[in-house]
Amino acid sequence: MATTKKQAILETALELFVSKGIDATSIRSIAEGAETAEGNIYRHFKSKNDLARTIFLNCATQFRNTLKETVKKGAGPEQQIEILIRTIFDFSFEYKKEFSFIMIANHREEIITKEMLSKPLPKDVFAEILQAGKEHGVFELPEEPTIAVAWIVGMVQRSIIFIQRNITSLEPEKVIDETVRASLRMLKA
Amino acid sequence: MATTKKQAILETALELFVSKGIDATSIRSIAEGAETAEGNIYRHFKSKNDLARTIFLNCATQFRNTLKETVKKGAGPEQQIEILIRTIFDFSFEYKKEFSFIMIANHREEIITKEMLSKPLPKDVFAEILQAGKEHGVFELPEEPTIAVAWIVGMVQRSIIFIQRNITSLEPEKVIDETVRASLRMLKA
DNA sequence: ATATTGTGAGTGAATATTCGCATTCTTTTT
DNA sequence: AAAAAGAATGCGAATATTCACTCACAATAT
Repeated sequence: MATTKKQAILETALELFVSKGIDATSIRSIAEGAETAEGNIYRHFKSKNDLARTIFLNCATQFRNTLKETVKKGAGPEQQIEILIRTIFDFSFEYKKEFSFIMIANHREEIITKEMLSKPLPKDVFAEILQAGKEHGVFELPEEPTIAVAWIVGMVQRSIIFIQRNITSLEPEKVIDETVRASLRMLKA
Repeated sequence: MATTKKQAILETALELFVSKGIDATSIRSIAEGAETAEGNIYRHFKSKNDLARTIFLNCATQFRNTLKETVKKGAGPEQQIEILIRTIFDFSFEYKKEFSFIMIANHREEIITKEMLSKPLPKDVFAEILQAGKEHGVFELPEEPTIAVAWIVGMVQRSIIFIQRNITSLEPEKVIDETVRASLRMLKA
């Protein structure tokens, strides 16, 4: 249960944004869910978009911190990539709503403003490891290895969608293992 | 230029849906763009969602046909996967709006109804080739190889986003070549 | 003569945001 | 400690706008 009304607003909005979609979620319905008045939402947030941006930043930061925490445990780039991939899957299962919201918001300019892109984001964690792996000669990558972030993130994200929509009949655990193996085959020199 | 009003409505709607977003696009603005009256849109389409579904089906069919056409030219599974990947990139450059709309609509249940999923979709083209490659022993894949479709499609889709948003500094041609190579490293036995 | 295509004012419902006021919490002054 | 002042938080009715969609009618094609 939320400790403050502001927290209740954030939680309800996240819940509704993910389940109904952002546009289809009215301020009124958020107020109802959070058991507060419409006006109170505007006490805490400039606008509906501002509310969405706040939620995105919360979710992205939480996700990035989770990645940064777990990656410390890895010995070399190879092991670290494995950990990162497993952590994305874990996060998407454990924090379903947060992960979904990041995915949804990513395609919306009103939410992902240009200044938002200058802040530290989850993908940066990947970029560092890949760069290090390339320099150590462990990974075989283009001169500019940013594109490998796209490969890994894309693979994992799509795999999660396939699990969520039951498009694959494989067990989630099996999907994770195979995705890790495939990723390393792809990266290794 | 559109030959009929119906065509003009479809073209304008696609244009606006992609540039402004589906929800932010009003029937009125579509009518204005197509130089027709609001009522006339409802003469041709049951509702706004029906219009969006029609557009999606047009785009997805066009995309699938393009894939099916080009894949014929490939000799074996390996070459065919290369062709498929290159064709996705090409299509996303040549038919920007159509490709974007497929990506946008994919996350919307009102548009992608359950019966829509039973129709032949672009991803099925991939599934066939991957299955064949596995049976010929060319590809090393899990028992149930559908997940490899997620890998390839995810990689390519994310790479396209990285190009569109200038996240990578590599030339598009270079990105395509590297993505093809990485994909084959990932799949090959 | 009939069917198709086109029109735009009109309808009712829903929307984000505002505003004046009420309640509760926090700090300062007696 | 009590009281007073001030700030933050909470409230919901009211506003003006926008929306998808309808309908009675007009133009055009068959």
